[in-house]
Amino acid sequence: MNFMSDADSAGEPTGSSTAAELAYVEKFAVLLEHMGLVRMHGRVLALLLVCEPPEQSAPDICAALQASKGSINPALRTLTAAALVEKVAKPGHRRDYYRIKSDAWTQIMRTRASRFTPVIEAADEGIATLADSPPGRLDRLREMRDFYRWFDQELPQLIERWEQWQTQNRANE
Amino acid sequence: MNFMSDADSAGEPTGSSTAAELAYVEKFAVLLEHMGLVRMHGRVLALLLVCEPPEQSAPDICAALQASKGSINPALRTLTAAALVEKVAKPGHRRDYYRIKSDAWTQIMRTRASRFTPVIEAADEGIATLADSPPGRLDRLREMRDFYRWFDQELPQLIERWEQWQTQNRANE
DNA sequence: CAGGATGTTCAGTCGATAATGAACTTTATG
DNA sequence: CATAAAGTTCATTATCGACTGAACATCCTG
Repeated sequence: MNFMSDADSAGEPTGSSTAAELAYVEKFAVLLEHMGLVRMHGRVLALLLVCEPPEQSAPDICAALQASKGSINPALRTLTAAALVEKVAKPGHRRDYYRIKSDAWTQIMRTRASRFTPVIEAADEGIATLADSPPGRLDRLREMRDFYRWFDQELPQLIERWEQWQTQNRANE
Repeated sequence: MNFMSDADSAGEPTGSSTAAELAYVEKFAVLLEHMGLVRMHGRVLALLLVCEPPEQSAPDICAALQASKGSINPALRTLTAAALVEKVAKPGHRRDYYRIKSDAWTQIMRTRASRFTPVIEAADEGIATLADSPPGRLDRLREMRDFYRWFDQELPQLIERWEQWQTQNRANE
């Protein structure tokens, strides 16, 4: 609650803490944008990462980010569809609340990896088409395909290793 | 040589093979664009992936992609700086030739991983700033930071494993 | 040394994309 | 049942970045 500008006071936010936090959210959003998320998705995710409490309603987010419903709503829809954010119901109050999922970051990684699949397929196609070409030409395609194929296979195992290590450590806590 | 339109013949390319190959390059370029490369970089890299011979001059590439020098030149500069493409000298003919590097794909992976470093740093900063906050709030930041920190550490080892496996298999060939 | 081709740089144009804000639908609550 | 808040959708606007094409610099070749 303390995040939003319910107090429509000055142009400059009143609480110093709030101002600093918003600047931090903005900074983080830029980093997420550089990681491939679209701008508004980065902003929302950054906010949900540091907000208190963790659950925020769409109007809350609109107010905090000073953005319109028309931009927040599709962003929340996409983030939810991508399994980075989840809808949670709160007993008493408004309708929909959103919260960042704890496995959002591994999920982003998995999604990024899935982008390689079409590349592998396209390479296979090219290799088939150019079957009767100079060997060097095919080698370039094969080299690429083999790497991504291998990576596509290894990454899930890597993430799984993280999750196991993670749960073990949480148990020790 | 067979790729470029030295013969400024018809609007539709003459050789059916060439037309198909250019279409393939364009398709591949889209995939690379989806993987995060800017459009023209994707096009150039896709061309260099399948062209014959592997070395192409800047004018060759301009002709093949039907793009201007002003766009190809910076693209080649960036791709070279990113170590995805290398300049090679050819004894007799023109000045600069470009060739895709064999480790381009692992290099892309490494570069992408390096984008996580600022995120880790920003998370550290946030954790320090919010030191006296509800524990759940810090947990969200810590969870993310720990994952990326761990991933940043594991990825180079993963790639190294690939390179070893690669060279071993090449020896067996 | 001169001509021509290659490489480099940059301002202007164009297209794409995301955010807005209003119109509309749905759902709680008094 | 009525009212108001929340959610959804969409046409319009604004902003950003890439591509062009021309002007300039540099380097081979005859």
